[in-house]
Amino acid sequence: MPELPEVETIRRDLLLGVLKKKIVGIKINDSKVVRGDKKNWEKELFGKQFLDILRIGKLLAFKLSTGKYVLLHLRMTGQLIYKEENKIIAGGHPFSKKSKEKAVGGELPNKFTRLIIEFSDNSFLFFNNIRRFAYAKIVSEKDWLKEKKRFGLEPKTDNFVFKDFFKVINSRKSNIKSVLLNQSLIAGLGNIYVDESLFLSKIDPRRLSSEVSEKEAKLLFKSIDRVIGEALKYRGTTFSDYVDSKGKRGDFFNKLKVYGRENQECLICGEKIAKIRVAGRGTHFCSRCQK
DNA sequence: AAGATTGTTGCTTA
DNA sequence: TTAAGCAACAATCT
Repeated sequence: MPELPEVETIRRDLLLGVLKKKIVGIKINDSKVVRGDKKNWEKELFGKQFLDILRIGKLLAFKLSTGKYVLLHLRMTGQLIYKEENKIIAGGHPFSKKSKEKAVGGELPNKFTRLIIEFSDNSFLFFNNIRRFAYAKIVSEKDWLKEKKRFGLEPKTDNFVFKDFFKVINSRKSNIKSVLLNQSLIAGLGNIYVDESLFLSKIDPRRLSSEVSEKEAKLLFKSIDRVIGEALKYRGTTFSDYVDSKGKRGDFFNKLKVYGRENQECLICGEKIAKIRVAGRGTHFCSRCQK
């Protein structure tokens, strides 16, 4: 699942590829995922350039030379893949209709490709997604700024300070996992990094947030910073469908300490890692280490 | 073949 | 008003 480190990895890579290149083609295959009408996408993008790529939480914002923004969210199964050149698209139908195709690896476009942006140097940006929860839409600068405001404290930015973090943790009367997943409180964490952060800080995911002590919260704060930092270093985690802008998997998968390790031994104490449901999500933790 | 999977929204309830 | 909790969404895999 693309969370902060995965989306940021994609952002950094795309900055090196697509910036200031003239857009010479737009192809749309799914109006649910690529919102708004096709004519408008043509009008807003054709002949224009991306001047910057920004991110808040898991949301990407491509700044157009016109001042408008393309907002793009990958949700669970979205992919953004950039290809320097692509033979297939040059002729024939751009969208594949093959029934059996892998979501990771293989030629592009595939049957999960919903949007293709072509640049003047014969490079292409493919927006793929399997379960069609992802979206892309064009908004004004004002609407982008409005969207930004809905996000809470973000790890690895100046606003991620302990005082504010503890205020959030201390004021909420639901389990700590729900609080960490809530994008309007803490931005960018998803199921994987919440489980990992709680494991590192030895906190049971079911604990009431407001009853987490200041000392525990301090450790949690540090753990989030550490996990996100490491995951960025390893270019994210691939559990099922995530790939970076080059179609490559994330290496943090091999560094996971609890997520996806149910029934395996805890790396600290040897206890069997449990998998339960918390906040409606599959939750991995060590019942001996995490109290 | 029914059930699990997950990020976010939007509904219901308190 | 605000917050908490949960169903719904879509497609695939087990």
